[in-house]
Amino acid sequence: MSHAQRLRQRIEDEIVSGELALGSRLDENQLAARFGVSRTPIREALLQLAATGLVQTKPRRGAIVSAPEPHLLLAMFEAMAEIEAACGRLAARRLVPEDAEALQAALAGCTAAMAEADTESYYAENYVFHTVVYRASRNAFLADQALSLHRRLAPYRRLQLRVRQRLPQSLAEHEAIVAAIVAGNEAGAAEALRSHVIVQGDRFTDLVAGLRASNAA
Amino acid sequence: MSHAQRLRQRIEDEIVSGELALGSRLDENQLAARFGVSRTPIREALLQLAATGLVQTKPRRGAIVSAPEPHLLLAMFEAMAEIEAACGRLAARRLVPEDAEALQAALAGCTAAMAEADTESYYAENYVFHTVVYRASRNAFLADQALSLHRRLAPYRRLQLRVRQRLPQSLAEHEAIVAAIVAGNEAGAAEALRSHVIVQGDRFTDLVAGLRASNAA
DNA sequence: TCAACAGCGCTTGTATGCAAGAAAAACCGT
DNA sequence: ACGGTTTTTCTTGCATACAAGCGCTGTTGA
Repeated sequence: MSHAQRLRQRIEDEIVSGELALGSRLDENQLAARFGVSRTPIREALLQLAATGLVQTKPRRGAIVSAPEPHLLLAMFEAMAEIEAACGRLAARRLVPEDAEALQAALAGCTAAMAEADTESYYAENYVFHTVVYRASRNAFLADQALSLHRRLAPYRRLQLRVRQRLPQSLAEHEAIVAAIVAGNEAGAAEALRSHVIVQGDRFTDLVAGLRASNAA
Repeated sequence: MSHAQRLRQRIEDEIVSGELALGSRLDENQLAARFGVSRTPIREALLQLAATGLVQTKPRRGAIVSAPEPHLLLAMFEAMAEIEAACGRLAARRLVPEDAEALQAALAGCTAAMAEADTESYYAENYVFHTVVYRASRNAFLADQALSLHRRLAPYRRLQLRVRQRLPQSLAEHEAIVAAIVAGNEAGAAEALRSHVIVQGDRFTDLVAGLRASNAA
């Protein structure tokens, strides 16, 4: 793989994991020096990230890590909810034993992390769980889109899980999702995933509050 | 706007409109000579198109216009159907008079093009119609995703409309979609759009047949 | 005659150099 | 002293130069 591709992954990981703060500036010279390459592959990496929406570029003013306005963020979560609902619907219709086992295993992972009250670990298991649902849709393109959007929203999801009592609720919702998919209940699976992902009411308030706190830091 | 951005749009348009055939090679030197710029902005444009999936790049082997396998193409249409269904659901829930008027106007445009049996014109009006539905979802992000995917599938949609008797059927489906949205029937609007967009049964056969014909040419 | 290998050429990938534009700092006038 | 303007500097955006793979072709051997 080329330098540019490696750098793209590396920078993407740093954004998703939160090492690079939202809104922070991505200086080409600085990144080039840090990774020991010239500006060219850095530029190529940043342009690709810009095309996927993870960073924003203003002409002649460089790139910053995307920090969408709350209303757009809400729209992104709504879109995520719809896409995950679609994955759930398809998964419920097409479930094969292999995917059923994967779902149960992912659910068990979440349960274990929850039992230890380990937020970081739950965060990781939650990621696995959703990935399994995407794959169970047996639609490679939709699964890809879902995963890409999931990663893009990862920094905010991390904020959300900090809210007290969100973990047990999240786990209960996961159980309902698996139950619906395994039962072949298309509408139920879609609705369970939609309401699991969507951000509204108290959760929206929590999210915005978390954003402000993280911006202030 | 920068050269690279202009070139990206230009090349994207040529792909979407079919001027650049599916699978054709995109030689950097050739494009640079054609547009009178150096390879640098061409590369940047191609990389951005690669990130959105419109072109594929193999390391050390340049870029070609994406020509997905039939099974992936089918998955893309399925994903498109789900996303459009989501737009329709949200539109039915949120419809404002302004969007209602836009929908009726777009429908009238389709009817007019249909009356003149002008495939090219219907193709254009069809694009407008779907765009209006996306916007009526009042979710800027989802609308963006939908539009981007729509453009990516444009070359294949063009093939589809060539099938005899597809135009009147398409128009009838548009009417049902508008009726459901205006009536505030969320489930109905979603289902109408899903079945309008999805490719299955005879339509899948037609699509694959069209692909083969266009590849042979 | 066919297959395999080596050399060559062409293309991509990266580095560097240069110009234009925007932010920041300094200077001048009031 | 403060506001506006100018200049300076720093960054991006493009061009050019260079290096490194991969494919192709020509040749050679069986």
